[in-house]
Amino acid sequence: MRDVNDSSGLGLRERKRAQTAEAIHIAAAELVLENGLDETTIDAISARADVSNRTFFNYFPSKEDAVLGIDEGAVAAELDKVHDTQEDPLAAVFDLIYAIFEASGGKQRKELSRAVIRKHPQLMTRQMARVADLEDRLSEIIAGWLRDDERFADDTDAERLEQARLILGICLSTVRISMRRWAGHDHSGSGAGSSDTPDPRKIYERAIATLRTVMEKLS
Amino acid sequence: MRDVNDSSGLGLRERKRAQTAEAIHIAAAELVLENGLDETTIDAISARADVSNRTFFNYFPSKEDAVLGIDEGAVAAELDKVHDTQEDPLAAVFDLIYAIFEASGGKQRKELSRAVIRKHPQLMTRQMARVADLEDRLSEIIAGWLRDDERFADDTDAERLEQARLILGICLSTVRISMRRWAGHDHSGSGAGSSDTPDPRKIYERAIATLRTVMEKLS
DNA sequence: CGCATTCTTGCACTCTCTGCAAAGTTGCGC
DNA sequence: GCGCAACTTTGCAGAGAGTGCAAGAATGCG
Repeated sequence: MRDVNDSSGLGLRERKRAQTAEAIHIAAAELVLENGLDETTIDAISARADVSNRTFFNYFPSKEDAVLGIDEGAVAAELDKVHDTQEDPLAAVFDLIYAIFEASGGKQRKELSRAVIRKHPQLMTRQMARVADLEDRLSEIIAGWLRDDERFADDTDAERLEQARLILGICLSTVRISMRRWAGHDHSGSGAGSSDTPDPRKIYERAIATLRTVMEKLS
Repeated sequence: MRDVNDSSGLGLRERKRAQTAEAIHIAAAELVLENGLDETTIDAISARADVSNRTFFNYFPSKEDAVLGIDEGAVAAELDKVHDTQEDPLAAVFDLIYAIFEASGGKQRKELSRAVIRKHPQLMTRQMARVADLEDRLSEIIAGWLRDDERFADDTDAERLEQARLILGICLSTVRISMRRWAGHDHSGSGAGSSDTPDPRKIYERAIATLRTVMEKLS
């Protein structure tokens, strides 16, 4: 998909393509904020982004993807630079999910997406389901990590794979719920107003802390 | 989905309605098994079930629901008979999910659904997403249980709700992965073929055991 | 039997999404 | 600059999902 011949930086083509994608995403998010998810048609998004209906589908496979600004290529690229050795599997899985999510994102995007997700939490579930499509690939990566972990050393490959799936699922749930909190967190408060958008890393740290708390209480 | 053969006290109308739902479900599942999920159209399902396209939508809101034979009414009914006091939150949540799943299910249904899920694991994710739609209601129920649990006694209501959401998510992931195993388990063995379908309860017991194992290893 | 309720169905319609082919752009070597 | 190759945009045609409506059929109950 990516062109390999970069003589100096990015060509006009790639820049234009990125611009169009951004325009469609912004249009989609704004319209959904104004009118709601179901009330926003792809025709309307295309019109605001000044492209044809057909071109919309050249950039995003669905309305939801456009609203969230998901860049399939960036996600795939992220998967290819996964590191081999990892200390704590749980932390590593969170890092992985974090990387995938951050893969598609500018700055403006995030504020918009946050507002959109606050208005339509179902999108978050959808987002997770998307990651779940990568379940097989991700699980194998995680299972590979587990092989190097003494606590899973006695298991068979099949057992490790199943446990990897479970760990992935658990981490995804944790992230989703934390994101929900993030989206729902009202930052129009009175306090010092500097950077009131939470640092994404903080969200993940908090997520992993919550998970550990719950796991301890339940064991 | 109500048992078609259970005519106790039900009028002809209700029996016929159950029969039609069953017929549509069977037709959908069989066609998907034969031709695949995307290749099966609602028109084809309707034709095999001998109803009109329009009638299909009187029974199921989507193709996926028909394939899985989901009975929205039965699920809702199940939610209403949730017990108050519960011993172990984790076990209780599994019981709850179990009840919801079993709510829609005849006997024949299960063998079919199993084969279908084996062929199209995405349906399982979809199934879980459906339960996730009940997240708010379920989470509140679970949060109520947590209030009676000493380990969560010091938390605020908001904290308990968030942890309830997380617990629900974790249990759902666990169930999904166990179901995957269940669907994938090859039962074409040599022995007598009657009841080699694993007992659903066993699946849940195994699921909860797997979860505990992983949680212990990760703490 | 007759009336109210419910179920089925056809019809028309919107919306998502895909394939195809024609026309326009861009990049690059010459 | 020229022209070719690659890429992009767009319109068009069409399948498929899903909904609202209203006419007509089946059912149940008094």
